Amino acid sequence: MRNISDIIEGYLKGVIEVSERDYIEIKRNEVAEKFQCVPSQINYVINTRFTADRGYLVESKRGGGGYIRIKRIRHHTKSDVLSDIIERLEHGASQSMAEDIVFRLLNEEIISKREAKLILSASDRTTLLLPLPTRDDVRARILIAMLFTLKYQSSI
Amino acid sequence: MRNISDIIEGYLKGVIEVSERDYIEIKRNEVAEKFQCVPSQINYVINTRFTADRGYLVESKRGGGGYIRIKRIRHHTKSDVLSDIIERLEHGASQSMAEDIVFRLLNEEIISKREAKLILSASDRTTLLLPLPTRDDVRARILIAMLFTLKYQSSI
DNA sequence: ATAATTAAGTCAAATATAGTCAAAGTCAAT
DNA sequence: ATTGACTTTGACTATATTTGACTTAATTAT
Repeated sequence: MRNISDIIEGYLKGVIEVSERDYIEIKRNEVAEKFQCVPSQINYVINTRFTADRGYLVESKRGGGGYIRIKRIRHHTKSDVLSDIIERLEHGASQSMAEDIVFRLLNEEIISKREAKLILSASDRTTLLLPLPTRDDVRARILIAMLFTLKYQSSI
Repeated sequence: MRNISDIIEGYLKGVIEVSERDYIEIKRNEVAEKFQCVPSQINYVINTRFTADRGYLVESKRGGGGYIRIKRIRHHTKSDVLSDIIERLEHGASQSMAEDIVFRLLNEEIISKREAKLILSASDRTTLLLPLPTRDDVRARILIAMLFTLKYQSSI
């Protein structure tokens, strides 16, 4: 039996998928009602699953006519996706950030499953085995170096 | 009368056997309950019987809706070459060692050119930016981790 | 303007899982 | 009887999810 957060995540992604535009607007209370949960659960889902690292941008408005808008960040080229990620890596990278990023790259078909596994294994905390905050800095440099390689790859 | 660990091992393998997919998801507490043992016994069974060396890959999630997922993996055909290299990496790796290894893997067609570049960029001294001898240890661990994932490729 | 109403946001406690580690127990081979 | 490998157990830790009380912001009504 799956948890409700995963179900709501799947639902929202499905709605984005079939949407004409690349964003959707939801009413927090309606979604909470639909899934029989408290409204703040929707915030939880958004904060843990629709992050910038995973390629989403969220905006909202309170009060009458309020909404939560979830936008899938679309770049024109793969190179742009990589630049975007590299930029956000400049200030260190936790393991979960690395995981989100790799999963996103896989999703956008910028890397293969094998490459995803290579990157994840290289940036795993049990691999680096360094004390914080050094570990997060080294991880960030490793990720940046690899993504740079992907970005400026001479075509074979 | 066999011990409980062997019985649980047999049970889990049976479940994998009859499963449609090549992986299963269990709830640690449920299995512990079924066999009347403490939950950590399940970890013991998994750590001793469902290791990568025996051809399994285990993932898990804590919290509500948590699970333990056990997957079957298959060995890469070039597994022996990789084992060989991994063994020789146990005592640290200089950058030139890393380069030699990557070229050998490329030559033996175990990795692609793109993968070669990824591995080299991750293990470069300007990426790691750590003082010796830490740097060579971290490089070795990174290489080992990456080669390990190549060796045990999930069949999914 | 001000108050009332309608939304969304925050945060921490409660709950639900799984992981770690070391002490204690078991058993077969000296 | 002793040793050593393997197993069992449970206290403690780590992490993810769920829930709800309280806060903040925007709009609407007076």
